[in-house]
This record gives sequence, C-alpha cells and structure tokens, in this order.
Amino acid sequence: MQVELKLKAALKEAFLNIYGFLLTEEACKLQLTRKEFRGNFSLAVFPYVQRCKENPCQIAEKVGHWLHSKTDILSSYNVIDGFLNLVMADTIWLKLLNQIIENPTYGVLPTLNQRVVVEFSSPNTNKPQHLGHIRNNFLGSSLAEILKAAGYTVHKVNIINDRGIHICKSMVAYQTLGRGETPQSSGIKGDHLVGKYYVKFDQLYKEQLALLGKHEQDMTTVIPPILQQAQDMLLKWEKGDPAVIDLWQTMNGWVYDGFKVTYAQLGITFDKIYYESDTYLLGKKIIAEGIDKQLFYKRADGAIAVDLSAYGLGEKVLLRSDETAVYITQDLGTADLRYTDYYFDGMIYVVGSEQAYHFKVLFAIMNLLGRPYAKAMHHLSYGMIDLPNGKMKSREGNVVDADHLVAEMIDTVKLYTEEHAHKLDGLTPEALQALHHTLAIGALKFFLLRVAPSKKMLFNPVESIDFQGDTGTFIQYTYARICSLQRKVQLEHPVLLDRYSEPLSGVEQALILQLYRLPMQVEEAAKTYMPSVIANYALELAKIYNTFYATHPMLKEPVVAIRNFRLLLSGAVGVVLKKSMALLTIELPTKM
RNA sequence: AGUCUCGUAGCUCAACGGAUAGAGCAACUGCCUUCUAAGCAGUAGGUUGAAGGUUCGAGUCCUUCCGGGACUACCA
Repeated sequence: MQVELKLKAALKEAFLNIYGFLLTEEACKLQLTRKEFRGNFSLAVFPYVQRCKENPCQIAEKVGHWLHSKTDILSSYNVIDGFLNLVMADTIWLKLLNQIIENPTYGVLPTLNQRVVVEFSSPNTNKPQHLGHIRNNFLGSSLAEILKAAGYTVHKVNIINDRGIHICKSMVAYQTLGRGETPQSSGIKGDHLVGKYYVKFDQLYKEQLALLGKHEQDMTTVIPPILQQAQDMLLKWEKGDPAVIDLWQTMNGWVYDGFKVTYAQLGITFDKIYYESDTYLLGKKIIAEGIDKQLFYKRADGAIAVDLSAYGLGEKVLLRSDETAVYITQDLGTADLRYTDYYFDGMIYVVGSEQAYHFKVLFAIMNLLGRPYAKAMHHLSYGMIDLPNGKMKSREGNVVDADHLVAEMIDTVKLYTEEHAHKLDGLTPEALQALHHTLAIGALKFFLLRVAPSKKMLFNPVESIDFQGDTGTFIQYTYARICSLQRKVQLEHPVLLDRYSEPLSGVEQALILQLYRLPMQVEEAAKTYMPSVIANYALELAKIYNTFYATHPMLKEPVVAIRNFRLLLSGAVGVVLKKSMALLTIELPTKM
C-alpha cells in the first residue's frame, strides 16, 4: 500500500513543480502496467492535457523525467502512446517484500468492530443436497472467511427448512408406499431415502392429476387426493398431532444424519443452526403485530396479506386462509431472532437468484415494520447451475447429487495419484486418503468459486471437472512445489533484504507486485461479495510463480545470495497462496 | 405483459472507464540424464448480441432493440 501512496505523493509533487497545479486524489489514478509493457505502475496522462497545455507524450516524458531525477523511487520509465510506465527501483520492491514477510497477519485488514451474519446452505429436509447446494455452501463459507479478513466479526448461520408442505409431501408418500423402510433396512443414506419419497410423491401426484384429466394450472375445484393428504398433514403438524410429529421427527432425523456426512465431506460448518419449526411461530407473532399496526390485513378469502405497491412489489400473502404459515412467515421471525441474537450490522442471505423477489419482499416488509436493521440486510444472489439437459429438479430426479459427485472426484484423483506414486513416497495410507480428499474438494471448490456469483453455470457431468489448467489443482500443485523446495533446503542465514544488491528480474518484480495486491483484493472481494476475485488473484499469482520457477533456478543457483533470495521469495508466495486459498476454504497439500 | 439477470475465442471464464480485449480447455509445435511435466514456452482462434449516445478514451456508463434464463403462488 505504501508504494502507491509514495508514488502518488511524488506524482503530485511532480505536477506541482512542472505545471504548477495540484492533482486531486481523484485525478491521481495509477493502474498496474499491462504485462506486454515494461513497468509496474502506469499513469494515463490524457486527463491532464487541457490543464498542462501540452500533448500527452510531452507530459508523460516530463513527469517521468522529474520522478526519475528527483526521487529514488524509479529505476526507469518509458512513455508509450500517452502512457507513462514506471519501473520501480529494486530497493522499493525489496522493502515491500520484507514488509510482507515480516507481517504475520498480512492480508488481514484492520478490525471494523462490525458484526455480520452470513446465512447460507438453508437446506430443505425433503431431499439430499445437489450441486446447486454445493455452490451455495461454498459461497457462504468463503464469503465468511473473506469478510473476516476484511475486518468484520462474522457469524455463519444456517436455517433448516424442516417444516412445510414440501416436507409433508415426502411424509405422505412414505406413509403410502414406505412399508417401514429405514436407512438401516435399505442401506440408503437417510437424506437420499427421504428424497426418494419426495420423488415418489411427485410421480403419484402427476398420475392422479392425469386421472382427473387436469393440468397443474387448473386445479381450482378438485385437487388430487395425495396433495389433499399433504395439506391435511401440514394442518395436523401445526396442531401438534403426535403421530405426525413422530413421523416428522423420525424422517428429519434420517435427513440430519445424511446432511452431517455431506457437510463433513465438504468441510462446511456453522456457528449456529436455526430451524424453521422454531422460528415460524415468531413469524406469526410479527404478522399479528403487523395487523395491529394496520400494515397487514385480512383478505375476503381469509388469507393475511400485505400491500407492497409502494415498493413496486404488489400484494403478498403472509398467512394462508387456514392460518398455516407460508415460506416468508418464518423468514420474518428468523430475522428478528437473529437481530436479538447478534445485534448485527449486516445480514447477508446467500440464496439463489430465483429468490430475488422473495428477498425484496422480505426487506420491504421489515422496512414497513420499522425494523432498525432493515437497511442492513442484503441478498447475495447467485446464478443457478444448469445441466446440459436443463434445470436441476429434485422432484424429477434430474440432479447432480453432491455425495455422488464428491465420490466420483475422489476416484478420479486416486487414479491420477497412482500414476505419480513416486512423488508420494512415505505417505501413510491415511495421509494418502486425506490427500485425495484435499485434491478432490479443492478442485470442486475452486471450480465453483472461480466464477462470479451472478453468473449462472453450466455443468456437464460427462466432461466433469478438470485437474489441469486454471484449476484449484494448479494452485495446490504450485504450493506443493514450493514446499518441496523448502524440504530440500533450509535457509541457513536469514536473507538480509536491505543488503541484497542483485538486480531483480521482471518476473521477480511481477511476483512481488502480485503479493502486494492481496489486501486490495480482500477489500474488493468483501465489498462486492465475490470470492471469485480471490480465486482469480490466486490463480494469477500461481501462474507468475510457475513462470518464475521454470526460469529461475534455486537449488542449482551458484550465487548464494541469489539462491537465498529466490527461496525467500518462494516462501512468501507459498504463504500468500495459502492465505488466499484459505479465503476460499481450500486446503493446500505439502506434497502431491 | 412487467421486474430482475446474463450475453466476450468452438467451450468454460477474466479484464479499478484506459494501451494491440486476456487465461484455461479442446487443436497443433517444442521442452523431463528430474530444484515435482497436475508444469513451462509457442502457433492458431474475436465486428465483446445489435444500433445509437456520453467521454480525450467504452467490453465496462446511459437509451433503444435482439437473444437466453429466472421471478411475478394460500410452492419452497
């Protein structure tokens, strides 16, 4: 950071001296030099043409000359097409590298004393998790780490949608067709077993609909018996019917056992888990409050609704005419509960883009109710993951299952690792297994986090996920190489950077420059809620390092000072790679 | 119909309003008697969906179209 500040100060002085005016902070915009040109930082001088009354090349040349002759910041400069490219002096880079190395918390921004709650995952208990959920889990986990690094106090929370009509659907189908099947009796993982009945419900429902000669759109008069059963069951559930509650607890128990395995496999943890079955009643209280305040009203058909046309959103039903809760009911209650739990300054919901409208409604209602935290709520919307044959639909069984995908990736890694077994001498079977896991999950995480959240993704199961090129594997590999170097040679004497006098190569400068960018990237990622910023940053760092590695011998370098310097630089890259990937919750192996 | 969102190489993605729009995959060429080839170097591949506008400068900002998707439920 200090490099840029110093440079900017010098630039201001240069303009003041040569042209007699002071650049504002706004106007003094430095950019990183594109790699096809020689330089580290560049200044576009076009904006100053009018005030300087000279052409861009003259300005750039004069400013460059001034900086070069009057300060010790530059080693050289060049002017191309009105761009002033500045090559920083090696002493600056060495000083910078030293600061990075000596700061154990490099990349962590000053604390802000602000609490942020990040809600993510939010699974329904009627089906196992699929690739879409994985994206959500990874986005939420990573965002939490990024916000922590940006200085926030972060609380990761999950809300389990453990009640509602969809749960009743699985339950009804199980009652009808289950014949007492259990995870133990069938050998099917609990969440998958329940999901099986969710699919069966949909099949039954469609059969009955067809029998009635109707389409899904027009079921105003007669509804299929199986759906009626589900609706009746929801009512019984809300009334606390013991048999229904019992079945509900049993089946949800199976799902939780399954989720536990999936979360462990993916490395997902939470600070607190909320259950919709606990919070929907709080939601009902808030609805009563809204009625009291005459913000909500009872429609002629008995449903409770709110008019949000002032927010450009239309009417929204908050409670069914049979007084059972709808989806948004619990979100109202959960929001209040969280505020009393955490007194947060920010509340981020990591939820798919298809629910953008839902969150606009939720935030508008909270605003209407005068909640102080209404403005602090934010929906981190991310795009869906589509398959080549269309949208993922659990009901229709058209999904990439999370457990299955992870297992497949581990198998692929295993095959690959066996081909290169010589690299892994001395690893215990347990360590080898852990390595397979680290590589598989790392590839998956990077694959999903590298893309900007707003983009929808297409996943082709046939092509699967790469382990070569711009991947998490590439970064893990880079790190393993660095660790390998460190195993082979210990730096006997600390490298005294302030006495290092060998000229730095362009690649070495580029590496230090990339290391130097970490804090800005953390800030950017936190501001935009985009882990992809960090992913692309780490990728770029690894790329530069691999070029460096191929062209700068270390163990074979005869000049001790140079060798030590390069090893030191390697170590710094390793540390920053590790830190960056930690922000994406990706582990790096020391061997692979 | 309205609202939101996305549109960049064959495919998957990058690009604080800045230079000749960059990577990876796929294709083709080189480089392992080893600091880890899951790598490096290179070739080829583009009217940034279209047209206007703002600007010294637009893939990026504004307007209008075109195309994909999502949402506009007493589903979640």
